Amino acid sequence: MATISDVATRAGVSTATVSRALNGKSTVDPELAARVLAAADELGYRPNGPARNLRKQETAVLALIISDVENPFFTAISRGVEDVAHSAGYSVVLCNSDDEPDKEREYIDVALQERVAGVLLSPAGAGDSADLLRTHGTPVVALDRPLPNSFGDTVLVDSRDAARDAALHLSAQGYRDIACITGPTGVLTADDRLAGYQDGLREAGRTVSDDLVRRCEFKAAGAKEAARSLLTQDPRPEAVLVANNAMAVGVLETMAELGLRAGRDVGVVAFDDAPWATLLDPPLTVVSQPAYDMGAVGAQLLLSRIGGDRTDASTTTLSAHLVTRGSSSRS
Amino acid sequence: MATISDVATRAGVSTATVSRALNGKSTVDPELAARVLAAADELGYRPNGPARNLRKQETAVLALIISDVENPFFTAISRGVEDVAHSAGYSVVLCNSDDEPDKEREYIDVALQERVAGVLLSPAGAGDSADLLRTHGTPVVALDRPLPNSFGDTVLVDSRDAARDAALHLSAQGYRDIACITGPTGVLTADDRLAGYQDGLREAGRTVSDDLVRRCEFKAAGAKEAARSLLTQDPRPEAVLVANNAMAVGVLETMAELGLRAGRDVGVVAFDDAPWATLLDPPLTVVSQPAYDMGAVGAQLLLSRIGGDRTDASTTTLSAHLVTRGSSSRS
DNA sequence: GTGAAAGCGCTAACAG
DNA sequence: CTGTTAGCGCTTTCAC
Repeated sequence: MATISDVATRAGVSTATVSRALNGKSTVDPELAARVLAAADELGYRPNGPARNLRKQETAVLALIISDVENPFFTAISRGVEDVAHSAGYSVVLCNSDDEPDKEREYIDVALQERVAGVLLSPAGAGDSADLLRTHGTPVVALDRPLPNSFGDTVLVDSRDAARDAALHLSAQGYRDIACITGPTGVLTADDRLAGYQDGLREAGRTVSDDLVRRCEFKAAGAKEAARSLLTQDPRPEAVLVANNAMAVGVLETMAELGLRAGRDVGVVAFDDAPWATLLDPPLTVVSQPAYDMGAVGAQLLLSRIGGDRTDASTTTLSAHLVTRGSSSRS
Repeated sequence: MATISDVATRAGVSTATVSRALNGKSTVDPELAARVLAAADELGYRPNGPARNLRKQETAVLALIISDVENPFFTAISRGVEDVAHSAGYSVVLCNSDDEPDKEREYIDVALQERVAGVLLSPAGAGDSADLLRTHGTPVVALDRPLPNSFGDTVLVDSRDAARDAALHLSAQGYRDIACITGPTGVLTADDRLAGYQDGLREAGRTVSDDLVRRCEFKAAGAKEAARSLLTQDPRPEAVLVANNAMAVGVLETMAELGLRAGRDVGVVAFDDAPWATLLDPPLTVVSQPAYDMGAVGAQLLLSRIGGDRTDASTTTLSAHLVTRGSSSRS
């Protein structure tokens, strides 16, 4: 593959001139520049990225560490990140931590080694893997969940308020004994949604009971079980707030198996909107989260840090909103 | 950040020894090796990726260029790729081409520049962007759609057979005037699915008519329109084969608007299974594609090419299978 | 088994 | 405005 000196030779100039011409730095005689461009073109020359990165001591690469690309919520985040990164000339390496601290740590290691310009991280748990980044001075933005000992910027969604709204809504629709299926203890979004749910119940003057709460992984399988244990109780809860999209699938499966209809038999509200939510009968009431925006804002913040902005660590909280549909109404 | 010579100094050895010790190449005196390891650890040393890549003239990075991570089909592919790549010590940079040849080309340029070890590409169209890769000798694997002038390995799904099966199935269920909504002309999977649909109709002894075919982008919006134009005809088609998941959402939306029930009023089969397909009433009959496997197999092939296997370009065809559910049955 | 030294391809002083 | 030169951090001959 052609190198810069091949181009230099062919254009009859020095490598420095080629570099300048190609990078548009300082000024180069138009005629020489043209010769350089021509030579580069003829040779199919492409600057060697690693060499340039080594020399400049920086790369135009961001790492995005999320739990799972197959989760539509993270998928939307990653699209937001990619769009912003790409238009700023950055590439994105995608890492699936599966919410395993070890995997997360491993990826952070790789990111450090490759000297990525910055990292967008949706932290798996209470691990300290992000400390590595701090000690190495790599800019970080936390997405969806804050970093344990917070440094760097954070972009969150106001889950708690949204969950509260959802609980109030269910209550206002006349459902009593409202249950909640949320994620594992220690995962902030899971805890927040639970807290919001409790806020809402209290505000509505309803009793708050742990018997109506289930926790499991943020996946369909666990939620399916949880829903079964919840909905086969006597008396059966009248409604349920589900903490994410994948879980909602599990809950709705259980309901179908038990012959329970959303809305009429059990009021349902789930976090995360999806294209198919309106196709259900009745359509699913959801808490819509601004996932794409979260990615885009996060990438923006990261890029400005990389650009050298030395402001204090910020926390941006985006708000989610309730989208009312048939599954949360008896009629 | 600590460099290799910092480690060397601290361990009282040469940089060569550090390199050897850390990479387990040739043999190093155990005692020295231990000193090196200790020194590296104390310094929090991490080899500089770009420097190593430059020196070795190779990187442990793969590029994955797909049309859109937000499409669950590609999402599954990307997960397959990532899992395989990661366990082989490779990272993956993710690129969304949005099926725009220009964007695809741009990403290929970046890949070349960064000297990625190989590229997994789901080609946007008839563009020649992949020629760049060939001339530069970068290994490529085509995913889901073949490269225009085929070189490198290809992993496909047998869409045509699957579409044929789907059409036969609809016919066997007693639907006449079976329609098809597929993707843009020139996109092989779109054309294949149409051809398979036609195969099936012929085989079932039904007439094949262009009036029952609609083409649009592989997205919900276009399919929604297309379905409307199809289902407001008189006489109305009795069934429809939909060429992907996103489109199915559009079609089902239109059906809901028109008060048409899947199965009873219009038989529906769509490509791509989804967790929510069973939640619909009636559940959606689908052609399930092995997307994850496609990614995994593709990554495997690419890695073995990178490893130096010089076999001829291969084509692997995975098969899709029909999953029969309520939307393709009148009862 | 270990060290010295060259050099991967590029950019950025520094002279001219 | 252009060329010479040094050197980014690493691996890899080549001697010893």
